[in-house]
Amino acid sequence: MTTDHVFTALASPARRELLRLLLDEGAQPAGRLAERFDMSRPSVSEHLRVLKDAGLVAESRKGRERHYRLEAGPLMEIRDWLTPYERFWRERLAALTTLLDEMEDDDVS
Amino acid sequence: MTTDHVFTALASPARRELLRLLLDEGAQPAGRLAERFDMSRPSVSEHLRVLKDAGLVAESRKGRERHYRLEAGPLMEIRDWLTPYERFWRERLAALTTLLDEMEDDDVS
DNA sequence: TTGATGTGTAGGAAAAAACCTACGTATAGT
DNA sequence: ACTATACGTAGGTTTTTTCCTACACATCAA
Repeated sequence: MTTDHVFTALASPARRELLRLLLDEGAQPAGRLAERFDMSRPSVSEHLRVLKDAGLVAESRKGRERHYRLEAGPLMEIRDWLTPYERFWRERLAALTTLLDEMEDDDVS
Repeated sequence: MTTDHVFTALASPARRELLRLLLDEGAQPAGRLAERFDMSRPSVSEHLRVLKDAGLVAESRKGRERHYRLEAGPLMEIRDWLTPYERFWRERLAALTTLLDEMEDDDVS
Protein backbone atom coordinates (compact mmCIF):
# COMPACT_ATOMS: atom_id res chain seq x y z
CA MET A 1 0.00 0.00 0.00
CA THR A 2 2.95 2.36 -0.45
CA THR A 3 3.31 5.10 -3.04
CA ASP A 4 5.65 2.82 -4.90
CA HIS A 5 2.92 0.20 -5.21
CA VAL A 6 0.55 2.78 -6.64
CA PHE A 7 3.02 3.95 -9.29
CA THR A 8 3.77 0.35 -10.21
CA ALA A 9 0.08 -0.49 -10.47
CA LEU A 10 -0.54 2.42 -12.81
CA ALA A 11 2.29 1.40 -15.12
CA SER A 12 0.15 -1.24 -16.82
CA PRO A 13 -2.36 -0.16 -19.52
CA ALA A 14 -4.61 -3.09 -18.58
CA ARG A 15 -4.76 -1.97 -14.97
CA ARG A 16 -5.47 1.63 -15.94
CA GLU A 17 -8.27 0.35 -18.14
CA LEU A 18 -9.68 -1.59 -15.19
CA LEU A 19 -9.72 1.57 -13.10
CA ARG A 20 -11.42 3.45 -15.90
CA LEU A 21 -14.14 0.81 -16.20
CA LEU A 22 -14.79 0.94 -12.47
CA LEU A 23 -14.92 4.71 -12.61
CA ASP A 24 -17.26 4.96 -15.58
CA GLU A 25 -19.49 1.98 -14.90
CA GLY A 26 -19.24 1.45 -11.18
CA ALA A 27 -18.46 -1.67 -9.18
CA GLN A 28 -18.60 -4.95 -11.11
CA PRO A 29 -17.93 -8.65 -10.60
CA ALA A 30 -14.54 -9.90 -11.76
CA GLY A 31 -15.95 -11.95 -14.61
CA ARG A 32 -17.76 -9.03 -16.20
CA LEU A 33 -14.61 -6.98 -16.05
CA ALA A 34 -12.60 -9.79 -17.62
CA GLU A 35 -14.97 -10.00 -20.60
CA ARG A 36 -13.76 -6.62 -21.75
CA PHE A 37 -10.19 -7.75 -22.13
CA ASP A 38 -8.39 -9.63 -24.83
CA MET A 39 -6.77 -11.70 -22.11
CA SER A 40 -7.56 -14.76 -20.04
CA ARG A 41 -9.75 -14.35 -16.98
CA PRO A 42 -7.04 -15.43 -14.53
CA SER A 43 -4.70 -12.79 -15.93
CA VAL A 44 -7.28 -10.11 -15.28
CA SER A 45 -7.65 -11.57 -11.81
CA GLU A 46 -3.96 -11.06 -11.20
CA HIS A 47 -4.15 -7.46 -12.37
CA LEU A 48 -7.00 -6.95 -9.94
CA ARG A 49 -4.79 -8.29 -7.21
CA VAL A 50 -2.03 -5.82 -8.01
CA LEU A 51 -4.60 -3.04 -7.87
CA LYS A 52 -5.90 -4.35 -4.57
CA ASP A 53 -2.40 -4.51 -3.08
CA ALA A 54 -1.98 -0.89 -4.08
CA GLY A 55 -5.25 -0.05 -2.36
CA LEU A 56 -6.80 1.11 -5.64
CA VAL A 57 -9.68 -1.34 -5.61
CA ALA A 58 -11.58 -3.15 -2.87
CA GLU A 59 -13.58 -6.33 -3.19
CA SER A 60 -16.83 -7.35 -1.57
CA ARG A 61 -18.24 -10.84 -1.91
CA LYS A 62 -21.78 -11.09 -3.19
CA GLY A 63 -22.71 -14.75 -3.24
CA ARG A 64 -20.33 -16.49 -5.54
CA GLU A 65 -19.38 -13.25 -7.25
CA ARG A 66 -16.74 -10.80 -6.14
CA HIS A 67 -17.53 -7.22 -6.80
CA TYR A 68 -14.64 -4.85 -7.26
CA ARG A 69 -15.03 -1.18 -6.62
CA LEU A 70 -12.73 1.75 -7.16
CA GLU A 71 -10.79 3.19 -4.24
CA ALA A 72 -9.44 6.48 -5.50
CA GLY A 73 -7.75 7.51 -2.26
CA PRO A 74 -4.26 6.28 -3.09
CA LEU A 75 -4.38 8.22 -6.34
CA MET A 76 -4.25 11.34 -4.27
CA GLU A 77 -0.74 10.38 -3.27
CA ILE A 78 0.17 10.60 -6.92
CA ARG A 79 -1.41 14.01 -7.12
CA ASP A 80 0.57 15.13 -4.07
CA TRP A 81 3.77 13.77 -5.60
CA LEU A 82 3.00 15.77 -8.73
CA THR A 83 2.45 19.08 -6.97
CA PRO A 84 6.02 20.42 -6.82
CA TYR A 85 6.50 19.59 -10.50
CA GLU A 86 3.34 21.42 -11.34
CA ARG A 87 4.77 24.54 -9.75
CA PHE A 88 7.98 24.08 -11.72
CA TRP A 89 6.00 23.62 -14.90
CA ARG A 90 3.95 26.75 -14.29
CA GLU A 91 7.05 28.83 -13.72
CA ARG A 92 8.60 27.61 -16.95
CA LEU A 93 5.39 28.30 -18.79
CA ALA A 94 5.16 31.78 -17.32
CA ALA A 95 8.74 32.49 -18.38
CA LEU A 96 7.96 31.29 -21.87
CA THR A 97 4.86 33.44 -22.06
CA THR A 98 6.87 36.47 -20.96
CA LEU A 99 9.48 35.74 -23.58
CA LEU A 100 6.87 35.46 -26.30
CA ASP A 101 5.31 38.72 -25.20
CA GLU A 102 8.67 40.45 -25.45
CA MET A 103 9.23 39.04 -28.91
CA GLU A 104 5.84 40.30 -29.94
CA ASP A 105 6.73 43.76 -28.64
CA ASP A 106 9.88 43.67 -30.75
CA ASP A 107 7.85 42.88 -33.83
CA VAL A 108 5.60 45.85 -33.25
CA SER A 109 8.43 48.33 -32.71
CA MET B 1 6.46 10.20 -25.86
CA THR B 2 3.02 8.77 -25.14
CA THR B 3 1.16 8.81 -21.84
CA ASP B 4 2.02 5.17 -21.49
CA HIS B 5 5.73 6.00 -21.66
CA VAL B 6 5.29 8.55 -18.90
CA PHE B 7 3.52 6.12 -16.58
CA THR B 8 6.16 3.49 -17.28
CA ALA B 9 8.97 5.95 -16.60
CA LEU B 10 7.48 6.91 -13.24
CA ALA B 11 7.15 3.30 -12.14
CA SER B 12 10.83 3.14 -11.17
CA PRO B 13 11.97 4.61 -7.83
CA ALA B 14 15.37 5.39 -9.31
CA ARG B 15 13.81 7.42 -12.10
CA ARG B 16 11.54 9.29 -9.72
CA GLU B 17 14.61 10.08 -7.65
CA LEU B 18 16.34 11.43 -10.75
CA LEU B 19 13.41 13.73 -11.42
CA ARG B 20 13.45 14.90 -7.82
CA LEU B 21 17.15 15.72 -8.00
CA LEU B 22 16.65 17.73 -11.17
CA LEU B 23 13.73 19.53 -9.58
CA ASP B 24 15.48 20.38 -6.32
CA GLU B 25 18.97 21.04 -7.61
CA GLY B 26 18.46 22.01 -11.21
CA ALA B 27 20.10 20.70 -14.37
CA GLN B 28 23.19 18.56 -13.86
CA PRO B 29 25.68 16.51 -15.85
CA ALA B 30 24.99 12.77 -16.00
CA GLY B 31 28.02 11.85 -13.90
CA ARG B 32 27.03 14.05 -11.00
CA LEU B 33 23.58 12.53 -10.99
CA ALA B 34 25.03 9.02 -11.10
CA GLU B 35 27.17 9.68 -8.00
CA ARG B 36 24.01 9.84 -5.93
CA PHE B 37 22.97 6.31 -6.75
CA ASP B 38 24.03 2.97 -5.41
CA MET B 39 24.20 1.75 -8.97
CA SER B 40 26.67 1.75 -11.84
CA ARG B 41 26.92 4.85 -13.97
CA PRO B 42 25.73 3.10 -17.16
CA SER B 43 22.60 1.94 -15.38
CA VAL B 44 21.80 5.50 -14.40
CA SER B 45 22.45 6.43 -18.00
CA GLU B 46 19.81 3.96 -19.13
CA HIS B 47 17.30 5.36 -16.67
CA LEU B 48 18.00 8.79 -18.08
CA ARG B 49 17.27 7.45 -21.51
CA VAL B 50 13.90 6.10 -20.42
CA LEU B 51 13.10 9.49 -18.94
CA LYS B 52 14.20 11.18 -22.15
CA ASP B 53 12.04 8.89 -24.28
CA ALA B 54 9.11 9.83 -22.08
CA GLY B 55 9.94 13.50 -22.62
CA LEU B 56 10.56 14.02 -18.92
CA VAL B 57 14.14 15.20 -19.28
CA ALA B 58 16.09 16.91 -22.03
CA GLU B 59 19.82 16.92 -22.55
CA SER B 60 22.13 19.66 -23.71
CA ARG B 61 25.79 19.06 -24.42
CA LYS B 62 28.23 21.29 -22.64
CA GLY B 63 31.70 20.35 -23.75
CA ARG B 64 32.23 16.76 -22.84
CA GLU B 65 29.46 16.83 -20.31
CA ARG B 66 25.80 16.25 -20.94
CA HIS B 67 23.50 18.29 -18.82
CA TYR B 68 20.09 16.90 -18.11
CA ARG B 69 17.24 19.16 -17.20
CA LEU B 70 13.72 18.48 -16.06
CA GLU B 71 10.87 18.71 -18.56
CA ALA B 72 7.75 18.70 -16.44
CA GLY B 73 5.29 19.07 -19.31
CA PRO B 74 4.47 15.37 -19.75
CA LEU B 75 3.67 15.14 -16.04
CA MET B 76 0.68 17.30 -16.74
CA GLU B 77 -0.74 14.43 -18.76
CA ILE B 78 -0.67 12.40 -15.57
CA ARG B 79 -2.46 15.17 -13.76
CA ASP B 80 -5.11 15.26 -16.47
CA TRP B 81 -5.52 11.51 -16.30
CA LEU B 82 -6.02 11.86 -12.56
CA THR B 83 -8.71 14.51 -12.76
CA PRO B 84 -11.84 12.33 -13.12
CA TYR B 85 -10.67 10.16 -10.24
CA GLU B 86 -10.16 13.21 -8.11
CA ARG B 87 -13.78 14.17 -8.66
CA PHE B 88 -14.84 10.63 -7.73
CA TRP B 89 -12.70 10.78 -4.62
CA ARG B 90 -14.15 14.09 -3.54
CA GLU B 91 -17.71 12.84 -3.91
CA ARG B 92 -16.95 9.79 -1.80
CA LEU B 93 -15.30 11.96 0.82
CA ALA B 94 -18.25 14.34 0.88
CA ALA B 95 -20.62 11.41 1.35
CA LEU B 96 -18.50 10.14 4.20
CA THR B 97 -18.41 13.52 5.86
CA THR B 98 -22.19 13.77 5.62
CA LEU B 99 -22.54 10.34 7.16
CA LEU B 100 -20.24 11.24 10.03
CA ASP B 101 -22.17 14.44 10.65
CA GLU B 102 -25.41 12.48 10.86
CA MET B 103 -23.87 10.03 13.30
CA GLU B 104 -22.69 12.91 15.42
CA ASP B 105 -26.21 14.35 15.45
CA ASP B 106 -27.49 10.99 16.63
CA ASP B 107 -25.03 10.98 19.51
CA VAL B 108 -26.18 14.37 20.67
CA SER B 109 -29.87 13.52 20.65
C1' DT C 1 -26.58 -34.25 -3.30
C1' DT C 2 -25.08 -33.20 -7.91
C1' DG C 3 -23.84 -30.41 -11.50
C1' DA C 4 -23.04 -25.84 -13.26
C1' DT C 5 -21.10 -21.20 -12.37
C1' DG C 6 -17.89 -17.53 -10.62
C1' DT C 7 -13.29 -16.93 -9.05
C1' DG C 8 -8.69 -17.28 -7.04
C1' DT C 9 -4.32 -19.97 -6.98
C1' DA C 10 -0.37 -22.97 -8.74
C1' DG C 11 3.12 -23.75 -11.77
C1' DG C 12 5.58 -22.65 -15.64
C1' DA C 13 6.85 -20.35 -20.15
C1' DA C 14 7.95 -16.18 -22.46
C1' DA C 15 8.84 -11.39 -22.58
C1' DA C 16 10.51 -7.26 -20.47
C1' DA C 17 13.25 -4.72 -17.21
C1' DA C 18 17.19 -3.86 -14.51
C1' DC C 19 21.71 -4.55 -13.71
C1' DC C 20 26.61 -5.30 -14.63
C1' DT C 21 31.36 -5.15 -17.01
C1' DA C 22 33.74 -4.05 -21.07
C1' DC C 23 34.36 -1.01 -24.79
C1' DG C 24 33.88 2.96 -28.18
C1' DT C 25 33.68 7.96 -28.95
C1' DA C 26 34.25 12.69 -28.24
C1' DT C 27 36.17 16.65 -25.80
C1' DA C 28 39.77 18.94 -22.61
C1' DG C 29 43.99 19.64 -21.07
C1' DT C 30 49.09 19.15 -21.48
C1' DA D 1 49.88 14.10 -30.48
C1' DC D 2 48.82 11.92 -26.09
C1' DT D 3 46.40 11.10 -21.87
C1' DA D 4 42.59 11.73 -18.95
C1' DT D 5 37.74 12.59 -18.47
C1' DA D 6 32.67 12.24 -19.35
C1' DC D 7 29.58 9.72 -21.51
C1' DG D 8 26.69 6.36 -24.19
C1' DT D 9 26.34 1.67 -26.17
C1' DA D 10 26.98 -3.53 -26.61
C1' DG D 11 26.30 -7.84 -24.93
C1' DG D 12 24.92 -10.80 -21.47
C1' DT D 13 22.97 -12.32 -16.89
C1' DT D 14 19.55 -12.17 -13.42
C1' DT D 15 15.20 -10.72 -11.76
C1' DT D 16 10.52 -9.31 -12.44
C1' DT D 17 6.39 -9.11 -14.96
C1' DT D 18 3.00 -10.92 -17.77
C1' DC D 19 0.39 -14.31 -19.53
C1' DC D 20 -1.25 -19.01 -20.12
C1' DT D 21 -3.49 -23.66 -18.87
C1' DA D 22 -4.85 -26.59 -15.33
C1' DC D 23 -6.93 -27.06 -10.95
C1' DA D 24 -9.20 -26.16 -6.33
C1' DC D 25 -12.89 -24.01 -3.80
C1' DA D 26 -17.16 -21.98 -2.77
C1' DT D 27 -21.95 -20.98 -4.03
C1' DC D 28 -26.29 -21.52 -6.43
C1' DA D 29 -29.90 -24.21 -8.55
C1' DA D 30 -32.39 -28.51 -9.33
